[in-house]
Amino acid sequence: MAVDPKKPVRVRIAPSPTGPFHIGTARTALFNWLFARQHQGAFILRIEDTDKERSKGEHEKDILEGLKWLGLKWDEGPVEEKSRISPPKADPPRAENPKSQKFGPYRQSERTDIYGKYLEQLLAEKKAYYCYCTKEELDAERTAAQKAGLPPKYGGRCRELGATPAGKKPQIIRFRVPETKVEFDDIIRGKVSFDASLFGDIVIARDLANPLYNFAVVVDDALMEISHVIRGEDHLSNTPKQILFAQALGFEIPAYAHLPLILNPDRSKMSKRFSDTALNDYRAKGYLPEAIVNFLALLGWHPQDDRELFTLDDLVRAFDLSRVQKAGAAFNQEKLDWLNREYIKNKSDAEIAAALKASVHEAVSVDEALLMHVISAERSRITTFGDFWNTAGFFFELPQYDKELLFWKKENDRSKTKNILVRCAEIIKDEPEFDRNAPPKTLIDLIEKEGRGNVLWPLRVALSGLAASPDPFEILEVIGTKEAYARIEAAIGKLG
RNA sequence: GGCCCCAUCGUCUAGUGGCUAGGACAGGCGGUUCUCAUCCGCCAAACAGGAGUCCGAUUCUCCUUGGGGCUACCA
Repeated sequence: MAVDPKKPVRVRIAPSPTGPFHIGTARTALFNWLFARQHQGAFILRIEDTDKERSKGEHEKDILEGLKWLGLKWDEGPVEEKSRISPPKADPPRAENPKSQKFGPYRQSERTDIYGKYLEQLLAEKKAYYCYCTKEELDAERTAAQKAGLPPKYGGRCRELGATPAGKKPQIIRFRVPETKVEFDDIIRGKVSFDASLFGDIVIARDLANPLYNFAVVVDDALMEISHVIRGEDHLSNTPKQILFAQALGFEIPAYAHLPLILNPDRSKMSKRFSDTALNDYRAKGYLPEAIVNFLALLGWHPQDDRELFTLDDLVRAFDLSRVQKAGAAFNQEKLDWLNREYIKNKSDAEIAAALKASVHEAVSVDEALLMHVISAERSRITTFGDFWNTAGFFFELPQYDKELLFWKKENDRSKTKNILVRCAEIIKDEPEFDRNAPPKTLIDLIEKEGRGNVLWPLRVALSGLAASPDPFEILEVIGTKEAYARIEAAIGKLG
């Protein structure tokens, strides 16, 4: 029903490069991409950079990289020439996998001629007109209307002007809004209707070369033959305006689906005040793209059964746009963390090592073999790759700790603990290496004689410096008996 | 203020005109364990309120309340 079998499915993600790639935009991209894949359609990336002041090349780059990182490739676009990369700094040549992205994005800034043409058409047909009112005049009008409790719409002073009034300059181009109701069928929300007479004549461009968002979108969606506009709910009230423009231009109206917004814990629109909003922040912290994808998919959508874990391929099979929730969804960091742990579980140690190294900004030189051992010891404790270095750092360097930590129970006094550690040191000293599955008999005897906690606790603390860590045998095996001996000696030293 | 959208455990959500309203995360308790994590078992936790329709509403309708979005020469 949502899909006309005769019409190819073509969807787009249309981010504006005025800030870092937003996690909400990433979700919109995901849903679009899934919908395209399900219907053998095309997923298009269009950079909406009509706002020249606020659009930045670095943000565009961030968007492109974010999409690639998530595995959401777009299907068409201009073929990028090398010279197009705006900063002259040449990209480091790297072996690109042949399946990698070969298209650049469409950019609205490169399509101004096209918009100008349609602007002229509307002007010629008297469906749009030049407005000579200054910003100051309009501001005054708006505040007055608002004060009177009326919709803050443009009064239409320049609407019927034949020629340029003497001494005035055209300020903007307005669309002549007809007095009608605009109704459309939203795939997620059902029938939605607006009263266009409340809009006033909408500004569609500063001049022929500078169209505004609402207008450029309509032209692009029509020219790119977008079949389904899937976007955030914040665009719901733009939709009737865009439908009006499309009708005036004789364009076909696409199907619409407005996704619920991602919310802060206080249920306002997600913002930096409560959590990181940039996709890149999560990438930098060491979240896996598959965890992010899975998490985002579950924010506003859910299958009919109780499954929670989905790969991108699973999602292509299971996702259903019409099952998307209407209500906004609060961003839930704990669930993301859980998902990330789940995906880490499925990774091999080698994969974790690779991700770990990638998550570190500065070059960290660690012993490769040691790192692999540490990963196998710590992998069940890691939530993100970023926090690996905090929880597992003690393997590489013993942290400072208080000597009180060495006492298992309060009644275990200094001499008893010290005595046990001295015995441990003696046992370790002559062992060339330690196999946790075959510990020295002398150590087993000691544990049996003194009690597990009495030996294992101080030993573990001596080795890790922490109240919580992997067990001492495991640490012993990873760091080796030589380092272990030194650490136990240090603990004995602390006890005086 | 105006317009529009929304409403099931704390959170993400499943679900039905009649169910002990299900799952997951988080939380609590217990087991395993020297500690933490993992793992296993258990527990607690929701249909916003009021009318109406109906033999019967969490489910359908309306109202209220609450929340959100938009209200730019931003997107």
